[in-house]
Amino acid sequence: MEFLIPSEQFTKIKELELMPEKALEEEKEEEDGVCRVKEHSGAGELEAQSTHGALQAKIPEGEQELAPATMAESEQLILTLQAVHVTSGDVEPPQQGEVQVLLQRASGCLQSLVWLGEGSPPSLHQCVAISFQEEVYSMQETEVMQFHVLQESVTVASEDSELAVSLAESTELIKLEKAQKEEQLLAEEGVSGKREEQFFLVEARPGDEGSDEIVLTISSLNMEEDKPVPGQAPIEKAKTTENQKKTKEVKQTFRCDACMFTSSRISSFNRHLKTHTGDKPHVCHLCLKAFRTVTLLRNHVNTHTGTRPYKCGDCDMAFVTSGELVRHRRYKHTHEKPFKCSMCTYASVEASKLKRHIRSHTGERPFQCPLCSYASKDTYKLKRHMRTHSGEKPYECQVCHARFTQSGTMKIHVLQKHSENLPKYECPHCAAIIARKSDLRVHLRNLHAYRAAAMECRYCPAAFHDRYTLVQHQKTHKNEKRFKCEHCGYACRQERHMTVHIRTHTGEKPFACLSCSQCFRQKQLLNVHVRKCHDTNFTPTVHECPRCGRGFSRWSNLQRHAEKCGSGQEKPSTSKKRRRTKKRKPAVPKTAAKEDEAAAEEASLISGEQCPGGALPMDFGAALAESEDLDEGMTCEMILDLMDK
DNA sequence: ACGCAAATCGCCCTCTGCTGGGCCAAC
DNA sequence: AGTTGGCCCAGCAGAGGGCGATTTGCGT
Repeated sequence: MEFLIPSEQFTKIKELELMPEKALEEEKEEEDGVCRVKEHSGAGELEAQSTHGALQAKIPEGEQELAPATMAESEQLILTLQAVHVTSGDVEPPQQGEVQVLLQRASGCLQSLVWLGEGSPPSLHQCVAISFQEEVYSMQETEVMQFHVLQESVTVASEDSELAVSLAESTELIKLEKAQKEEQLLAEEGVSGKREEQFFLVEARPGDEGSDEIVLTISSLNMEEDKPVPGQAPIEKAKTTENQKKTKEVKQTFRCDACMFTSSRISSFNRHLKTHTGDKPHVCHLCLKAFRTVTLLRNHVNTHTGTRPYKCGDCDMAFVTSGELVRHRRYKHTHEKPFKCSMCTYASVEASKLKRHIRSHTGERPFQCPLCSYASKDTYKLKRHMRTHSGEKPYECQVCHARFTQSGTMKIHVLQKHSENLPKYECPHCAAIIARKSDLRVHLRNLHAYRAAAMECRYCPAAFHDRYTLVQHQKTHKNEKRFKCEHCGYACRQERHMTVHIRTHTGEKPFACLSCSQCFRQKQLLNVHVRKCHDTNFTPTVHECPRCGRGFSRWSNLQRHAEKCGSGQEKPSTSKKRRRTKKRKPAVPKTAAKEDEAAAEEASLISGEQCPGGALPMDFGAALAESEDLDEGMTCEMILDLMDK
């Protein structure tokens, strides 16, 4: 199918691997080096490697992307592009340095490919024509592909142009740069095809109206076999452009009907067929397990006998096959990692590991949980995940028999619960000791992480960008007498204390006695007054000097007397002579405690601690004068003592 | 067809990090 | 007594290492 759109220049895109949604038969044909797209069976994914070894992309089923591609504006210019996955719903205008391609399909066939690229280089045309093999893509109705222009002005090697000779005279084919590291390329592509590379071929030819037309063809190019292999019959011929020469070569391919396997050798093909028939004539005499080949049986028997002919020279390990030894040595000794990720610094010993790693870039999750929406990137994670549905807990602690879904969880459990040498993690900022590294991380995040919005101290205007410093700062306010009287040197911790204190300056006396209309600044003073003057049951406590027998109404007076008398009287915890006119409430945990606290706080208001000089303010009030026990010279302790009565 | 080596598949493992519930002490 | 926040803990997923077993390409 071709859509020819006039263009001044031609464009070519290298297509490294395509994975159609449906299994396609491999139909390789050669026509002047142009082959049909090779289709690979597998997990329905496409992973590709740019020719410059710098890019790769994948094409999941149903949302194909063009692989990192190379586009040439002319013979002397190749633009190296990176495919960017977009869905039809989130197409955005291309940015500078991006080229956007719209692919449309109708009736399963690719209908058009259009550059939408506003950000494309000025010399690029807005539209190109394309010729795809219809069965190559299983596309969405409309797909947009975006490419980052990563490289341009790459001069095409002169010898590459020879490849275009066999095309139509007006057709120009530019061979893309060969893969820099074929092994890596193959690993990332997941293909094993030797030198066969697949391209978007671009052909330019005179259009009907004098301007050039360009045609893109997804094709495979066999770089080794410039000449056809004699004696092989063609299976199918390439259909690239009608202007191409129809030089068809003969090449026989044996195709498996049961799977996608093909082989050019009958022997390989026959051997492959045995994988489907289940024909396993070679039986292990030790375990009766059957194998297809003698080699497989021999390797198997070696596992019984312990015969491992390939011994590692650097350790005690030995292996059945040489390949295993090579791999082992790479893992353990040489650390050679030939499979390198082109997107990051990751490198691996095995191609399959690189393939798995690439999924962390692409986000591909081929393994779908049948019971929930979870999908994993490899089979083991899915299997592990399935335990969350089955409830299986295969790992048991040998000490307490607790069971766990993962071995690592059990290991941590044993370490934390049954080990004496617990690892501890110390916070570098506050010396906190935390058992788990992950919890230390949480600690650091919660307490020591910098926060852009400064947090204000609740007591002062100070602000801090981390919670730890804030909390430490706020603790400094804990015993601080933050409330300072502006009329004298008095200071206190609570605002309500200051309120009462201020009355000593204003003369305000809001507490009036209902019996005699006498007013007081503090409720406690009113209570003392009421008990003393209006309560008929009131009996004052008498503190008696044990030496001379003299009685005192206040404990402090007795103390003062005792210093002179020399008795050294200690304050009794509960004076037997003390008589309470009112029993205290039992110590109810909350309310009583709070009332006591309130009383204590009010009392503390006039305690020596808060009253400068340890004495009450001079104008303590006439109420004191009215009382036999109260006077303006009373110390705080005296009043406390009085209140206790 | 055989045999070797490379490629590939598959499984299991460890390490790591995040999350949420329970517990507890401070507020 | 209720709230808040830190710590402990198990659950769970991401990423990667390692190796056994099988399949495939290809020389003989």
